[in-house]
Amino acid sequence: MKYKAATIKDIAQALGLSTSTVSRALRDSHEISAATKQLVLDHAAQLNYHPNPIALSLKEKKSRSIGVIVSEIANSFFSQTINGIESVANEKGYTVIISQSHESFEKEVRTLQYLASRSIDGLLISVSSATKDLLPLKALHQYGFPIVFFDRIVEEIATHQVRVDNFQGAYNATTHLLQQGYKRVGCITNSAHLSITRERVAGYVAALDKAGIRLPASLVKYCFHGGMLQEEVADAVQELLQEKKRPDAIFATSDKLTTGCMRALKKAKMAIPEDMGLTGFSNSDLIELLHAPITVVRQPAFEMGQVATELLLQLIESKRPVKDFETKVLQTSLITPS
Amino acid sequence: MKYKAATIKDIAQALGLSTSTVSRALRDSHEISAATKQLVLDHAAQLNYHPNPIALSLKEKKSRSIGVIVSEIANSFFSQTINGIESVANEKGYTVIISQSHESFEKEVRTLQYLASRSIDGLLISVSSATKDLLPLKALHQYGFPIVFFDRIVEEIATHQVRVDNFQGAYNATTHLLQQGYKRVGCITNSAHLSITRERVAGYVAALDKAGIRLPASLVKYCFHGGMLQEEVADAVQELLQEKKRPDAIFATSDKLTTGCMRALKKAKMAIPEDMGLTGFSNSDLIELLHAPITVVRQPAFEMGQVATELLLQLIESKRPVKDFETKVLQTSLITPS
DNA sequence: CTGAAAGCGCTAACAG
DNA sequence: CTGTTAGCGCTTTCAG
Repeated sequence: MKYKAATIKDIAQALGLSTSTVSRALRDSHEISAATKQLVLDHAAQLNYHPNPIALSLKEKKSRSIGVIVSEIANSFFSQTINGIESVANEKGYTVIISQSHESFEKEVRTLQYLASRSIDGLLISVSSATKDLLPLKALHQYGFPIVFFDRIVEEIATHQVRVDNFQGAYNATTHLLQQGYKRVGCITNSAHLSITRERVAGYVAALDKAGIRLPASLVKYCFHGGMLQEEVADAVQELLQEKKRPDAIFATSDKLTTGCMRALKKAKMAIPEDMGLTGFSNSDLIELLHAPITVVRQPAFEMGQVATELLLQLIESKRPVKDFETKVLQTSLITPS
Repeated sequence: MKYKAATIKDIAQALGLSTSTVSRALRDSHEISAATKQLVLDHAAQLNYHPNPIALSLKEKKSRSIGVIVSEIANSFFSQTINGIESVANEKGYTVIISQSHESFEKEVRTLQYLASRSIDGLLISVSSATKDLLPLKALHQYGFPIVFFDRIVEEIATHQVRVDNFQGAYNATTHLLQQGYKRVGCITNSAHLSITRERVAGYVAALDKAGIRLPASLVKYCFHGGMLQEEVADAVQELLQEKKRPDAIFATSDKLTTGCMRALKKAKMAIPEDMGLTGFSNSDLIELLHAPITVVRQPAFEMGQVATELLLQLIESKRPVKDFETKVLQTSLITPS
């Protein structure tokens, strides 16, 4: 399949001008006569001329595109974040290239490598739950490549970060369960080395502490694949149910985990909230339609995407190396069923 | 922010070779001595050399990237389709650039224009519910630009298409409601000029016919924004409820509409399935967790993405203009709550 | 006001 | 086996 798009050369030849004159006329340079400009513009329109962005990129050494790596776009939180990213990026004339790690470290590295090969100007990333080796990311960063972390942060790499107040969100959710009268709140959470896991578990523990409740560490179950595999969540729930002193409620720290718990509890014929309390992080818009309308911690996902993108573009367009990095912390909200 | 990536020139200079020799060595050409190859390869690795894809694109006149336009990635059906697209595209070395029309014609045209400006090699599109003017798409197509339609087809444009058997899916869903004992099945559907709307409504009508049921056309309500605005769906449901002879069940023709109906019915305090039956198209994985576990028509979204991408790449990589276009029709399945 | 020439990074004839 | 040259589409000095 072949089709030939019009180039500056085509216009130049048709009009008996030089390519430089045409180029200047198109960019409305002051050193071109009004007559010539009009001539060029008319002919360009007629040929449906559009500058070749690839040629531009090669010349300018930037592609005006940014990469985004998330674990899964089929996740309300991330798809909402991407909407925020897109809104800012497009407005500033940038294309967004989305990639999914599917919580796989290998896939993440592969994507990273592809993107790193100079076809994008910067990267927004929420690392996968399987990310253990930071070398690939660090290499990119030391290289001077603009990176902004959002949601799942890598603290070891000094750059802008955007996240929510995970500690507070978890604290509120746990406290909410305690206020409902639950005494033994278990926790089902993500891979242990994720920043969000550490922060949310800390918030959960703090809320218990504050209420004067001491629980064994075994009530916190870690899901290495972040709930990508329902089996993993089901196992975690089963383990909780088999504790000597079984918990009476569960706090789940992510979207997939929250719905995963619900699924597992349903299968185990445990009614929510009677047999087991449940609350968790979730940005799904279907929450209010679930069979057990649970309370959830909602993140300002769209805004998060916007803020992260603004920071990234700022990094990309900065003339001199940026030294002062910002950490933006947004607030979560606790949504109770109406 | 600046960082300089290694180029072939850098390697050439460091090794006292010409750029062409280096280029050939890197591509493992047979006309280069083993010694030189090794030298070049080693140095390239040391410099962390990666070919500049932009320069390659300029040369080869193709970017090895494809564009995808859907209404919303925050829609289970589309995010699953995109996973399918990605799996095939990445395997073949293509990058996927995703854009959302948000069911807006203007946004769709803007995106189309951007993509059309030669930075992608082909396009996969499910048109927005607001698409009325086909000119922009037609122009692209006549230009010889590879396009494959999936889900929401534009029949006027002759190219490959991938869709499900919408008629049969709708027929099955409606029949299911009738078998449950419902007599007056209303229908809430998308914008009237979408292919999926026509086909699904036809299936719905056929099922009623087959059962010997005649219902007024007013029982079919069209949502121009495809359920992007909950208000629109709520209005449609209200209108159905205010019909002289109110329907006893609703068939909704898309993901957003199905959950939208559920939301509206809940607000109207109508219980499903007692006060009102409900079934519809949906690929959400949360269906089984909803307060009323409804029966849904599920599409093989992942497979659809795969098939569409294979067809597109075939179109892109074909040497001669393709004349014979295929229409792949996949089957839906009716999922009943367990 | 306009043109010629160089160069962004890479490949591919065409010469040695 | 290796180097020279030209060119992909565009911008930008540098000369008229």
